[in-house]
Amino acid sequence: MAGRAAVPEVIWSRPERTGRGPRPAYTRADIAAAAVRIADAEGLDAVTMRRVAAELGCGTMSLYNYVPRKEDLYELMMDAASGEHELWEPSGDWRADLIRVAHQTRALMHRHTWLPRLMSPVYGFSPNALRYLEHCLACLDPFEAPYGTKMELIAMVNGVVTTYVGNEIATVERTRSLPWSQEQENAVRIAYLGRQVASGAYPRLAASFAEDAGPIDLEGVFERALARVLDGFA
Amino acid sequence: MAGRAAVPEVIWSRPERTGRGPRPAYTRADIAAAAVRIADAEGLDAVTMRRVAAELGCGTMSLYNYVPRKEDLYELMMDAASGEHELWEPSGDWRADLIRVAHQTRALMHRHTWLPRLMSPVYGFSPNALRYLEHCLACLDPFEAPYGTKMELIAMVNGVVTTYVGNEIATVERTRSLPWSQEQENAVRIAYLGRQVASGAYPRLAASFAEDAGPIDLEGVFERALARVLDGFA
DNA sequence: AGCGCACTACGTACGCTGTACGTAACTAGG
DNA sequence: CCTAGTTACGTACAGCGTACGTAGTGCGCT
Repeated sequence: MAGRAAVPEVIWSRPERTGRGPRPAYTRADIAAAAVRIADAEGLDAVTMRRVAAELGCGTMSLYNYVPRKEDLYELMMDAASGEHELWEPSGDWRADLIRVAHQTRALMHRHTWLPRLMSPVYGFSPNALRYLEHCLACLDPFEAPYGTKMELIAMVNGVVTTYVGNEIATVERTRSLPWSQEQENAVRIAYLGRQVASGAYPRLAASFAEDAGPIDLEGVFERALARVLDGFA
Repeated sequence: MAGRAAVPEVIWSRPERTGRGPRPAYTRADIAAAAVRIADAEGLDAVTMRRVAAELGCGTMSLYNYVPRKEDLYELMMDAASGEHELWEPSGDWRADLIRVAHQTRALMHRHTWLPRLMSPVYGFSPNALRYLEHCLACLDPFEAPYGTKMELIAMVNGVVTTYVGNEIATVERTRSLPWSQEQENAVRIAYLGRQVASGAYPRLAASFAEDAGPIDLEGVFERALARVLDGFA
């Protein structure tokens, strides 16, 4: 009887090492790093139990000693990513600090493009996630409001950043493993969209397309969205 | 040579029926309805090609005549859901209209809890999605701004609604197919979180927990988030 | 009218996934 | 020292998306 748990477990609540038995060959950090390396290089879908085990150099099922379910592997990845947040001494200007946080998160997501897809409140309890949250709260010390409001503000900023960067990435990333290029896909979609719009059924949409346009400034869109969210709280 | 496409295709750009050959047994609407029925009743993960085919009463591979890839099945589902949006004559008060849109979207997502998970700009080109977008633009006719700004506003509102309702649902939905209950899972997580917070490493987080709390008013959180976003644009 | 071809239908099969289970080796605590 | 709890990992299974081949069907063209 190997005693596999029939009760929910947060991976962080079980000790990494109990003392009994042979010394484990890898640490959680090793495993997280391997998974992150794969996801960065080959996309999130390449992160399989077999692939991660191979990357570590052990048998597939050995991984299950460290990580009871695949979801927990994701949790390790998210924690490792959270750990990359640089934390600083708050400046006293909470608005500026929060903008800095958002930009850092955006950069982090561009470095690890699988992050938006995994982002979920479920992973908000890992050690590094808590540290990050505490840091956000520290930045908000000068913001006079109950903690409930501060939490709502942080959630809103994180949500908007995730949504926007997720969209930035999705349109680029989607065709990674497909047999055609990004440009081909876009061309087909735009051609179709043009046909629909030209049908006259969507006059305002047509007007919107006619309006200049020019290349979309992703950075600008992000910046404006962020500013509006912060304005909404002031 | 069955001529399977080696070039990207939006499913909407190929005709539902060409005229040649036997009359297809099902319409796209039939297929979408079957998939939606399954997803509503058993969750999105139960929507497999085999399961949908069985629901329709045909062989698995027959489905591929209608839907070249599983992703296109999702696209049909999203379009069917978009079609449930009720469209009305804009009132002239764009803020009120947008709030009404947001509430309707929220209700839609609570009716089809798989919606937030599938929400992606990729599915923004379906007929019903375009109709919905046109309606949002119509609501914004009284809002004096270039179309680019209107689009950013709509994207922001949709993004916030998706994020918030997604979170509302995720915490409830996650344990659907797990061997333990929602309450058990929450208890374990909260116990763990309490232990972490009590360690003293996260003073502000601890203060936040201490601060009254009371049961969280999800409706209120949603309402406030929405109001703040709209304020940010005014 | 009738030929031919594009289309529908669908069974079989392949490679991949997460992971349950059993076994052998190992080591710290009583 | 013994033994119970670990680690390590090979094998196996159910389920996934879907490539491919074949048989049957009926529209469009000659």
